[in-house]
Amino acid sequence: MPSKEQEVLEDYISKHNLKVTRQRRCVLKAFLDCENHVSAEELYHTVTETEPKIGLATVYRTLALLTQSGLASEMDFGDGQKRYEHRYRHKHHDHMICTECGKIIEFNQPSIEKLQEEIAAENGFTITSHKLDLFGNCADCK
Amino acid sequence: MPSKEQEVLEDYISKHNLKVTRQRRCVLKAFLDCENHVSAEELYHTVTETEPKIGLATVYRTLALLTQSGLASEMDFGDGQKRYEHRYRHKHHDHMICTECGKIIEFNQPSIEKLQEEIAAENGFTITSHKLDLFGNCADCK
DNA sequence: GTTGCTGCAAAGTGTTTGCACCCTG
DNA sequence: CAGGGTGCAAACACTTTGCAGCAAC
Repeated sequence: MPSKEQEVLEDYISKHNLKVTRQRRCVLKAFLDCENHVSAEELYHTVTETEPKIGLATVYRTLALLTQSGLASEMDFGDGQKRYEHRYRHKHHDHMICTECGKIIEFNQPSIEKLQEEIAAENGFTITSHKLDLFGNCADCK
Repeated sequence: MPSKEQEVLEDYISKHNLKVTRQRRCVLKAFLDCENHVSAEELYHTVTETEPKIGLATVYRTLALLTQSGLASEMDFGDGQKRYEHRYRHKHHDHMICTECGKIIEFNQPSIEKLQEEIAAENGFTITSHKLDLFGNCADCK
């Protein structure tokens, strides 16, 4: 039984005259199994376990495809590489990033989002997306 | 008469057994004259006007020095290059970035910061810095 | 005159692209 | 069997580093 995500991807693929390949299935599967906020390199290493001949370029290309089809979002935590987040059944949230151990805590605070809208409106600005990252130390790294 | 920033830099330099050079003075001056959120490349072009032989590497090295001495902060707006912001007499603020024309509106909303602290505390997290970017369209780009 | 600084070019990092061959539809 | 996909290597953009000569203290 295909996962909901697999359906979403294959829908997108057929709507755009693209093709379902073994590699794309593998990358999707690995992406879904991976913890959130994978980098391309990390995902590449996971994928090579089941698909040893795959190229890093294919992983990048497939991640772009996942992003376009709405399954992934690109994140940038300022560590020099893009990270990819599960998007499909993952509501929007913000991040606390522990600069000691790298742990990422996700949170959601509707009152903050409301204030953002207010201040944007005061400036005649229309928000299409936003990004709030808190850097510091988690409970284990004090 | 040296600017306050020049004093800060030269203090830092003498405290660390470093040296004041013509190039460092030039980069600092250009940085202070530049609009906020310069990239290294942009600053390099400005500096070459008064210091044609300077190397890009020196600009990078000096920007690192400005960052360490507290005069600049590194920013990343996800456009693939670091940008540097005046820090010394520039209070903390967040950004609205127009994805159409690139305009950056700075804002400050203390109630948002207060909510951030609350939610961090609930998670046992201590904030050392944060970053809030709103992406969308400014009043001119609707 | 010692030690740090500079300019240059080369190396690094993460990501993208060109191309000949391969595989899906 | 046509057209997109793949792996590989080369190209990229931005940044950092190694080194021989230079300049500040």
